[in-house]
Amino acid sequence: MGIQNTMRALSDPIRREILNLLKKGRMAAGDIVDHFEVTGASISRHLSVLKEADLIRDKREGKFIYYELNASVLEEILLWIADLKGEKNND
Amino acid sequence: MGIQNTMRALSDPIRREILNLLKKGRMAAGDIVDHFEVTGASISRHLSVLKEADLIRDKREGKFIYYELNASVLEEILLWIADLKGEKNND
DNA sequence: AATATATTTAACAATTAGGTTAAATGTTAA
DNA sequence: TTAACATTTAACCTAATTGTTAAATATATT
Repeated sequence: MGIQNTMRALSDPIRREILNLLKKGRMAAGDIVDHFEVTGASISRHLSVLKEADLIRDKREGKFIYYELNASVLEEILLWIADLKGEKNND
Repeated sequence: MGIQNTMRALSDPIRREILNLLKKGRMAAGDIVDHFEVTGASISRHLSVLKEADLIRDKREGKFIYYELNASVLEEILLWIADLKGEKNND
């Protein structure tokens, strides 16, 4: 969904921490909430920002909604940074 | 300065575009301003955010203040992303 | 069907961010 | 020293972000 969405999603420390949690595998929303000191509603909106950026995917299973990391989106950022660092004075 | 400052600095499209301009070499503030449609004051604040994040450095030369890219800070982000993508299910 | 559980959505308040214009600062040149 | 130029800082406004509580939705259980 574009680098803007991705960067914006990554600009919040709670959202970055959520991604870190999901590194180890998928988690239900409630378990994610337990790792933070803000309300479930607040985390829920952070999750929706991450989802909009396609950094996570969700899947309902019964009462629970599981979230999992989709790190592939970060490729675009890696490219952007590589380009920036890459060729200096090359025009 | 921390990953938070860096991510926050990168989350704005104008600031990312400024970094792109500086990729080719250093530029005076006024020349940077000319590339955008917002006021000089606005760009000046963007520059200060980038400077706080240590993504750029400035040097006054007479009337002009030249800005140059400091891409080394991006290393931290590369590491963060690598870590996120890296080892899945490794605990 | 009623209740309990998991999660999201809505409505609102507080804070932060980004833009503008006007004033201030630093430097050069007349 | 005054004027002109380059840039930043201050004051202000509006919009976006983040958090809260309360209500809504979806599912499971009794």
